[in-house]
Amino acid sequence: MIKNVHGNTVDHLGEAIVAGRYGVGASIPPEPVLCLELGVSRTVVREAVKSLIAKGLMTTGPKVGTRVLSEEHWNWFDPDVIIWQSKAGLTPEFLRDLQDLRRVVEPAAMRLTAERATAKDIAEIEDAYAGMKRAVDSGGDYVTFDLRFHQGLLRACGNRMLVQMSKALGALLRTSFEISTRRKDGPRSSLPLHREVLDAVIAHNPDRAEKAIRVLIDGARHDIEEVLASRRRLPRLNEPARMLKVA
Amino acid sequence: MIKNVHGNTVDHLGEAIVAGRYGVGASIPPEPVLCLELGVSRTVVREAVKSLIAKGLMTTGPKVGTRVLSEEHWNWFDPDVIIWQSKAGLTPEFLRDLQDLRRVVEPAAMRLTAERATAKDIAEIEDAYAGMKRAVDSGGDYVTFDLRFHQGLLRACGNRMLVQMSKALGALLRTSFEISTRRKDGPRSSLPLHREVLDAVIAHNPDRAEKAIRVLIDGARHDIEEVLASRRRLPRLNEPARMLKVA
DNA sequence: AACGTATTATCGTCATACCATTGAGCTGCG
DNA sequence: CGCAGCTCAATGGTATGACGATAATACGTT
Repeated sequence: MIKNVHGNTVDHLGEAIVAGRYGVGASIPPEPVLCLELGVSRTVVREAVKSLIAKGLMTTGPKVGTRVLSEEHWNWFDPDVIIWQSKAGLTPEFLRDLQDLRRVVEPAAMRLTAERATAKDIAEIEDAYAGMKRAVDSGGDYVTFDLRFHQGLLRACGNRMLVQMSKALGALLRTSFEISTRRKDGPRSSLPLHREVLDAVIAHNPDRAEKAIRVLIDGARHDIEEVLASRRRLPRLNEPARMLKVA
Repeated sequence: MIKNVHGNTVDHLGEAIVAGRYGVGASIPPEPVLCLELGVSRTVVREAVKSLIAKGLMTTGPKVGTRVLSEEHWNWFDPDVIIWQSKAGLTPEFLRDLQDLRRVVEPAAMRLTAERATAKDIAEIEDAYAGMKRAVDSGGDYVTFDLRFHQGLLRACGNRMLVQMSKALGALLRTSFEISTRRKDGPRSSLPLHREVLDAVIAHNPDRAEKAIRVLIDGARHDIEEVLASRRRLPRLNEPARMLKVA
């Protein structure tokens, strides 16, 4: 669990900030106080704060202290920020934003993927698909392969920015898949829909790929809205995949 | 020019990395060496590196040194990363990526903006439009107002992630506008196209807004491709607007 | 030649001291 | 009484030195 002091400190502060423990515009305790609270040296606190500044979460200044910036300043595509938000609780607004984003990005990305996907890309996606099929047939972790399937598709679009987004979308996709998977036979019924997307990509047919992904997204949206309607706040992700955390 | 040691160091290293001075996967000089080269203390070097790590540019480890990560790990939506890339030289690939992104994001965002824009949002955009008109009529900085116009539209979509993207798109938009503006009467002829977008938003008509923005984007794409075809590499932005740099 | 151990380069953490900036409060003059 | 200007102090910014932790490398043993 414990990895290193710096990482833990950044996570601790990042989670606290994203969870709103300090409130936007508020100052967090001065460095010496934080040192005592967290039991680390000032060096660590300062370097952690620098990391958070780099992610757009705060600003500092002599005398003014270290203040939390408003949410519009955060780097919402930073994987860490996404994870912190996921752990803080997936608010309806956050899910709505991500859902919007997914509807904007995935269809367009599928067009690019259909045009540009290489044999290697397709092989990876096929692999993920095989995992999903296996999970349906003989049991297994469907969600993980589902995630891999979609992120593989996004990575294959060949656009660095869209790829970056696929990382950010990871948290939503996982949640989304977990919700959809609860439905009886959800995985089994959505399998052919996934196949259709992949086939369209293999056929290098952008229109077909876009259409196919839209079917999937709309299905997921429906599932999510159903859950959102039933409770005001989703449970935390128990152990969100720490994607891309440097090994 | 000189602001603070930390900021300068981050910029210095960030620019060098993005410009490829070290090469991906390569180690940058050890901390003591960097201290001498940059004439700063180890504290500053370490905090700068931590900032760059937070932006996904590098990893560190005892004995392994500080290594530059591959571009796919970079936080491409970080305003600083975008700025560094702009200063390093706008490569065709970078422009293509951003252009793709623009085509993906702006039309969809315009739909949302048309649905959700508040009176305040619209007032800001009107203000920017007035600036553009003034620039055309009696001379002035057209590009700045053009940028403000588009970013105002993106901000108004009410989605934090898309808003974040508007910051990242800033560099491309500015370049794009500067290129388009070179065309004789470019500004004058595109003014009504901008008006159409704004009117569609005011009318809360998503379809019309999307259509109108597509006309603008396609025009810009044509201009950029023309320039890209004529030279292999665009000149650096002389003094890229340091957007959002904390005051 | 293969494996395990020792070495060592390099980052990670801690502690301390002093500098720089800026907001707030004080002082004194109008 | 009110405002201008000054002083002061709180807080982050920078510098330095020391030691710990880790992992690649080299070496020695089997």
